[in-house]
Amino acid sequence: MTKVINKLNLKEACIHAARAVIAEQGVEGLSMRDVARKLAISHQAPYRHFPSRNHLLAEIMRRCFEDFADFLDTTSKAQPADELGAMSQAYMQYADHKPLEYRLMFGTPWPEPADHPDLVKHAVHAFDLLRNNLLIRNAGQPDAKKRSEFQALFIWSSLHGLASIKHANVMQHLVLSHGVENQAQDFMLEMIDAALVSDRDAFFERSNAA
Amino acid sequence: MTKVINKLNLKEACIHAARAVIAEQGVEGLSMRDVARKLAISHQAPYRHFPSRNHLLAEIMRRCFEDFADFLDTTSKAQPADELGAMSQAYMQYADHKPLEYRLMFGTPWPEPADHPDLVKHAVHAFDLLRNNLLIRNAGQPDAKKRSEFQALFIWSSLHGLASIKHANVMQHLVLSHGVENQAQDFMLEMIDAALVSDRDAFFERSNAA
DNA sequence: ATCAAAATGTTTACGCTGTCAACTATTTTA
DNA sequence: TAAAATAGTTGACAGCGTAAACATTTTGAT
Repeated sequence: MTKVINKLNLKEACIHAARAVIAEQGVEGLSMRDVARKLAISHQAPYRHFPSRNHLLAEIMRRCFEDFADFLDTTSKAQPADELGAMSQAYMQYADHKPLEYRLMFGTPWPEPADHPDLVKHAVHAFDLLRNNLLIRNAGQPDAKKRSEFQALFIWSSLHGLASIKHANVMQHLVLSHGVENQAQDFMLEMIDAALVSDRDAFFERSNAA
Repeated sequence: MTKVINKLNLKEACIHAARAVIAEQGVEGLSMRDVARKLAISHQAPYRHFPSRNHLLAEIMRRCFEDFADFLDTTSKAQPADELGAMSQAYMQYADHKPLEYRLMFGTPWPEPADHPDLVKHAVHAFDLLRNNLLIRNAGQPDAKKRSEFQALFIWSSLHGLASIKHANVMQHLVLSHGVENQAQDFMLEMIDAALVSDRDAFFERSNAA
């Protein structure tokens, strides 16, 4: 089965094999030679399709962002009553269910962006889903664009912060009260909501003055 | 000068040299052999003081957490009127001014916690500063302990999320409106405040019922 | 159909890494 | 002072990314 993929399209096979290695050993454990071994080809063959390990990694990351954005988009659109809340939940759900992919996108040192413009493009697109959602929500308000960007950064920061703390498995060392670890996410989402509905007009006026 | 440190205490010298390498090449670029070269000793000498590269790294991380907690503590206590706000600002300030240390603590895959209990202890202590601060603030409220933990996780997540987004240098690709990147942190701190003063009693009641 | 060019894959080689093992020199202790 | 612990050196090994040279296969133009 792997052989079929192999012969037909070694590039795809490399990506497939690389993701398998990442699943087994983590990103740090991924080596080009692992990929080659897994496909029973010479250790240099992958270099015909990826100029470097970083390029292979960047392509995988790019696809992750594609999947991720798709998931955010379809999940939120399926809940028209509260698209924004649904998107936040989808964000955390993705981080939970696809920890390797999430870690790859947001927890791995990025390769030089200039060398991987497509990666950047797809990552920005994921952010734009959030930004655009807020833009609609803020329609009619003064400085709708700015508001949306501030809010998007706030939401993204909060969600990413919690996801990354979860992934670090550090909560278990904090000796938290019963239920706190499990309910932290729900609390977070409520806090984000509460912050969003609060009146920040004064801030935006000050911001424009600056 | 390095030589003096060297002869007197090679262990300290290794840590010193390792931090220099990290400053030059990043954590990923740190090698035991770099450390040895920098001190003009054999490539195995550092192993007399650190069982492995991870142990050296863990010791550096531990000290970073120590510094970090100290900074949070003294900075916040210097502003008795708003200890919590001061601590949040101190958090972001530390992330800004000591990006390498921050990255080391929060952006690097941690070594196996079981092998480095002291690292965990110091990291938890930093979190406890935040938790205790909130505990005082919540004194008198029902479920003060739980409230404080939920809130501490929320604040930590938000701050860490923003800090980590800043460190990823990704904002420059988002084509944000003028001023947004620079003011994102102030906005964030306002949002955290707004969320904290919001009434979440219903949540805590539900939490206890669960 | 032929033949040059491009693509794909292999082999070999280099310098780098972490770390194990054996050896030596120094310092501490009994 | 002899023995033991400590500190440092040298050499080796397997693994890594990847450059270079080579062989083969596929493709495109005549």
